[in-house]
Amino acid sequence: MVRLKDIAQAAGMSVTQVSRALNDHNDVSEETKVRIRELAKKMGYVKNITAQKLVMQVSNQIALVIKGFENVGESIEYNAIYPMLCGMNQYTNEMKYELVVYILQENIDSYISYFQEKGISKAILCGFEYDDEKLHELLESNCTCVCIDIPVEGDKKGCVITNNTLYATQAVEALIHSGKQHIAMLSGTPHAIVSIEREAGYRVALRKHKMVINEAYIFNGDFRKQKARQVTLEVLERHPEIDGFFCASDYMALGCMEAIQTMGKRIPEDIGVIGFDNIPITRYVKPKLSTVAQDDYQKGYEAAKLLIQMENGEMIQKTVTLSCEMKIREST
Amino acid sequence: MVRLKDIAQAAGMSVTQVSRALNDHNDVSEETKVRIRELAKKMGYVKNITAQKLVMQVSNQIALVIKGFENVGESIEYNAIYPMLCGMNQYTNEMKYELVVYILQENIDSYISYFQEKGISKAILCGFEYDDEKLHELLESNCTCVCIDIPVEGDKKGCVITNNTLYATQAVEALIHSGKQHIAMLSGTPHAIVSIEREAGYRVALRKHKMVINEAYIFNGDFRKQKARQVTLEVLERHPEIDGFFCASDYMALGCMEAIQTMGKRIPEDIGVIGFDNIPITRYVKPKLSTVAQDDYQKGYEAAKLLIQMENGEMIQKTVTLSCEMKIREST
DNA sequence: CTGAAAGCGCTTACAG
DNA sequence: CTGAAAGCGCTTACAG
Repeated sequence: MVRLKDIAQAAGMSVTQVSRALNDHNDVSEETKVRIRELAKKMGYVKNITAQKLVMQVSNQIALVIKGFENVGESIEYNAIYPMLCGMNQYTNEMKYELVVYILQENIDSYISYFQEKGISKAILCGFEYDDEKLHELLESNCTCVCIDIPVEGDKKGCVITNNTLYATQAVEALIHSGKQHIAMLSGTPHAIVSIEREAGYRVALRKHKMVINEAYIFNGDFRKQKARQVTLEVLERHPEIDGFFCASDYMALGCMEAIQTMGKRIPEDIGVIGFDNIPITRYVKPKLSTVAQDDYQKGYEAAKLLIQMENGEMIQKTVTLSCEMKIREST
Repeated sequence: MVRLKDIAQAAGMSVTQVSRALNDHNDVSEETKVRIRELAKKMGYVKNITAQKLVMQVSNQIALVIKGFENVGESIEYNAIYPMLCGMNQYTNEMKYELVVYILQENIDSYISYFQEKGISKAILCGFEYDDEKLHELLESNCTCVCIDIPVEGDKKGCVITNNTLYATQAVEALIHSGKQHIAMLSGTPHAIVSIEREAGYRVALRKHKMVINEAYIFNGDFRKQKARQVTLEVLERHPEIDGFFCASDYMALGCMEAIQTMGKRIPEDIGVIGFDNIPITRYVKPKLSTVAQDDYQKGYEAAKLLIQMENGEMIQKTVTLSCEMKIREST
C-alpha cells in the first residue's frame, strides 16, 4: 500500500504538500500539483478513505435500511426496491457518498440500538409501517432520516411520498368516465398509510361526481392477491350491481380480475378494474390492467437528495411529494 | 460523541483497559468487564468503526458492483438483483461486513481505476459480460473478486455459477418426454456465457436421445421478448414441422408464446415451450410457462461467502456451482 | 508557496 | 490484571 508518506519521500516534499496537491488546494503551485499527481498515479496511490473519514470526522456513508422485504427462501415477486436503489445510487454517486444496504430481520428490538451498533447516522428508511412504535422512537433520535412512503417531518427528518390521494381520485374517475356507476374499493391493510390515502382518494372521486359513498362497498384485500380474489367473489355474490373495482394495489387487482373472470363476467364491459403501482405483470395479463405508475427511480433519487441536503443543513422542504402517471390500458 | 477516553475518565481507568473490556479480551477481570460494559451502555457509547478500521488495517466492506442493469428512466422489469442482494446481506450481516452497492454507468474507461478511486478491494461482480476486456484487466489485479455467472478462477478470484448445461438438458428433455420430435432453440446474445452453455445443454439432450441436431434450428433471440416473437414467426413460417421451443430465457419464451398463439396454434398441444429463469410473470401467462428456476437468494449468499472465505485465505473451491429446479407447468 | 506538528479514535506490544 | 505509549493514514491550523 502506497501512503502519502511514500509519495512525499519520492518527491522530496512534505506529506502536507502532497496532501494539499492531491486535494487540489489553491495554495500549491500548479507545477507541484502536476508533478505530485503524476507521481501518485505512477506509484498506484489510493487514498485511504478510512483515515480521511477519521480525521475529517465525517462519514460519507448513507444507509438504505429495508424492512418487510425479506427473502423468505423462495423466489420473491417483483418489488420496487431495485429501481429505487438505482435512483439513490445515481445521486449518492454524484455526491461521492457510499450507499450501504441493510435488510432488517424480523427480530429487532430497537432500531436505535441497531443503528448505533452499525454506526448508522444517515439513513433512508424503506418498507417500514406507519404504526411501528420502534420507528417513532428512532425518529426521536438525532439520526438523519428520510422515510419513503411515510409522511414524517422533524429535526433532520423528512420523507418522500406519493400523491396517493390525488391519483387514487383520478383512478376512480377513470372508471366513472367509462360509465361505471357502482364502484367498489379493494383496500389494503389498514395500518398501511397508502391504504388510508388511496381510500381517501376513492371518497373524493365519488363525492366530486355526486355519487353515493357506500361504506359497505369498501373491502379489505390485505394487499394480497388470493385474499382479493376471495373477497371479490363474496362481494359480487352479495352486490351483483357492482360494475367497477378500484384496487389499492396491482396484486389485489390481479386477484380481483381472476375472480371476475371465474364468474364468467367480462372486463371491462361488465366490470371495470383499475389498480395501483404498475408492476410489470400488469402488461401481461388479459385484459391489460389499467393502473397508476409511480416513478420508483425518481423516488430513490429524491430520497438520497433530501437526505444529503438535510445533513448539510440546507433549508429545504422536508416533504417531497411525487406525482404519478395514469396508465389507462384495457381493463377500464 | 462518546469516546473510549470519556468512558475511561468516568470509570477512573485507562483507555487501554476500556478497549480491552469492551472487546471482551480475557486478560480483563470479569468484574471490570461488567462495570465498563454497563457504563458504556449508560453513556450511549458507539464504537467508531472508522478508527477501528484504520488501526486494524482492514476494511469490512464488500462492494456489490452491478453492470448492465441501469434504470433507464422508465420502470424496469423484474430482475434477480434484489433476491441476490438479500442473500448477500444475510451472510455479510452474519460476518459483520458492510455491503456497499455500486451501479456502474456505461461510460467507464477502466474498472481498475474506478475501484481504486472508490477504494474497493473486495467485490462481487454482477451483470458483467464474459468478453468484456476491462473485466479481464480487473481480474489480473489484486482485488478480491467473485463473479456471478462468469466462470473465473485465479488468485483471490472465484465465481458462483449455475449448472446451465445440465438444466438446459433437462428442460429439453421435458419437451422430448412430452412427445415432441422437432425441437428448436431460441438462444440469447452469443457473448453471454449462459447462452453458450444453455445451447450446449440443448445439444446434449438431443444427442442423448439420438435425435438429429439441426444447426438451422438454433436461432438468436437476443434475450429480448420482441426479437424472440419476430424470430419465432419467421421460423415457424420456414419450418412448420417444429413442435417445441427451448428458450434460453423466460422473456424470450414469452415472445415465443405470443408468436405461436398469434399464428393460431395451441400450446402445448401443437407446440411445447419451455423457458429459463422462472421470472414471476411465468405464472401469470396462459398457459403457465414451464421453466427452470434458479435460487437467486442462494446465489447471493454463496457469492458473499466465497468472497469472505477467499479474503481470509481459507482453502476452498473457487467455483461454486448451483443447482436449479425444474418448474414443469402448463406449456410443455 | 511550503513544512513541522498535532490530532481524529481506536488497538496492541511492551512493561510492569 | 493494568497502564503509558506508539501508531494506523490522513488533514489542517499555525508559523514561516
